[in-house]
Amino acid sequence: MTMLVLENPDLDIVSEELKKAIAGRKLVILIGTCKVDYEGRGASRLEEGERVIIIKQDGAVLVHRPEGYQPVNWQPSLAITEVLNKPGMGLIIHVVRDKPREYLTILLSKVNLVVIDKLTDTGEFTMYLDEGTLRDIIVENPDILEKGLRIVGVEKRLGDGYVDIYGIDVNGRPVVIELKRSLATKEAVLQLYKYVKLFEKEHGVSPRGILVSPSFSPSALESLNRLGLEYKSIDLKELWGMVKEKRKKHISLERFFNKSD
Amino acid sequence: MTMLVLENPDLDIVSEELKKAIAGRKLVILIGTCKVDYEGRGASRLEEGERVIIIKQDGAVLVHRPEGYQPVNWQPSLAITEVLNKPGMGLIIHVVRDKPREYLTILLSKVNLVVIDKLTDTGEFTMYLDEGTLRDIIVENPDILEKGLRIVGVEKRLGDGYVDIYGIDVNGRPVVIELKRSLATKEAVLQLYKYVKLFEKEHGVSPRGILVSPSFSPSALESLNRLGLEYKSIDLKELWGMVKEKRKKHISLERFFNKSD
DNA sequence: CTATGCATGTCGATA
DNA sequence: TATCGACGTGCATAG
Repeated sequence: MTMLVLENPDLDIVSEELKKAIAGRKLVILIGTCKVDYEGRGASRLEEGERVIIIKQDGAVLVHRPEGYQPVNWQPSLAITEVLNKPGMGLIIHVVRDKPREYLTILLSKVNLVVIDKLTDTGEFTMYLDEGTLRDIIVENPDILEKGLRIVGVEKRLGDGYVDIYGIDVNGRPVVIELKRSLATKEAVLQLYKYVKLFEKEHGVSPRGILVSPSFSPSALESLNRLGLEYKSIDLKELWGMVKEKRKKHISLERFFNKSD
Repeated sequence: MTMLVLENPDLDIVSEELKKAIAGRKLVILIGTCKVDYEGRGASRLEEGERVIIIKQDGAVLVHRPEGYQPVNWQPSLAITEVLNKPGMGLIIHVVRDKPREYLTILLSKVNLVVIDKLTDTGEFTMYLDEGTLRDIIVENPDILEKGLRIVGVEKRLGDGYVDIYGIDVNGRPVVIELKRSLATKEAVLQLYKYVKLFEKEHGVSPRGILVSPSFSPSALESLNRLGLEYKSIDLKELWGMVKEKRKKHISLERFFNKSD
């Protein structure tokens, strides 16, 4: 066990340990009183208060206030951190990032706690109900959308984008489908419309356009109507049940469709 | 000093302290080995590994892996947390959120460290270079964009959106201005184009359209050219200097313009 | 309360 | 490397 825990340490000791920790790519958690300045794409100033500062093993830096989901200041993984001890002033943690050039400066006047540790985390992370899974389910069960629909392809390039799904309906007419995992807005309708028009231009046939989502904003419904497009509401919970079924059977047609056409 | 720090504590002690901490709206930091399940708008599974778990004073919960800027799982401030100790299985932290209904379940098999503390953070946070500030500066100094430009209004409703700024140029021709604080892409151009067309339809006069941003993607420049729109590059650093000037003088014309027209 | 657009958005995939 | 679109986006504000 290599974990180091220091309560109310002197700033010069913190300084020394921080330098070692950063060099050794360890995880650092600090609780202390600080001011924070940021300048880059934006610019901000945070006046003195007690916060939690985390320096991650890949160099990401987070400054968290005692409330709220989001960090008040941060720098992502590519950042380079430097520690300076200014006697009398406090401890400065300077984080620099290239592209875009950004600076984060944390001035610690008091440190209540330092934790330095090396964490091992190889556990796999899986998102189940992302757009990909949703697409799989529909591809495997096109009847969810409408009876007799035959899926022809997924993620097909059209113009400068990709159509989520396209197929042919029971009357032989092409169908272009746009998927939204969450609320479909006007933007999604325009996306679909773009593909419908592009399809028309490329193939000389006007396809049906269907927007598929669990919910639709009023402006989306209005746009759909005005542009002569269709929509289909789906229930994610219900589909999630299907995922579990499919996962048991270890069936996935996604790759098959991606490769066969 | 009320900070509690426990290294390698028994899970039943952690359980007890967590319950007290949550009831007392304290900040909790845990380092330990856990699995995490999430179900709500999406659904995810995170297999076992060492992570940092933070429960904030307002109930926000973050699960951080040792790398990366973002939490791997989380629940925002409105969440309600419950702690269960299942002897033999581990410690379960169950976080529930309403609207949307979401569940986060953390199963801790080992805890290396618990920190419980009450933080005081009243320091003010100020963002300087957000879009609002940028707009203020341009409204107060329209010559930045071009000589003789007169600002007529900001955030004016047009169709179903808002034009950032509009004004009248030295020749009396209306000007519609779209602001981007960072890289302007094709999307920004389309936004501007939409407003130009809407203005034309509403007022029967074709306005100039200017996209203002510190930088432009090639596709944005191409679109601007194709659609007959203009652009103006600005230097955020330089404007930031102006903000500092203005802040000293406590001048803000934004409200004046918003209210006077 | 819902809809809309911004964000230091971040992140990943693709050309 | 730049561009594009998704995200459990979060978040503030206008209606």
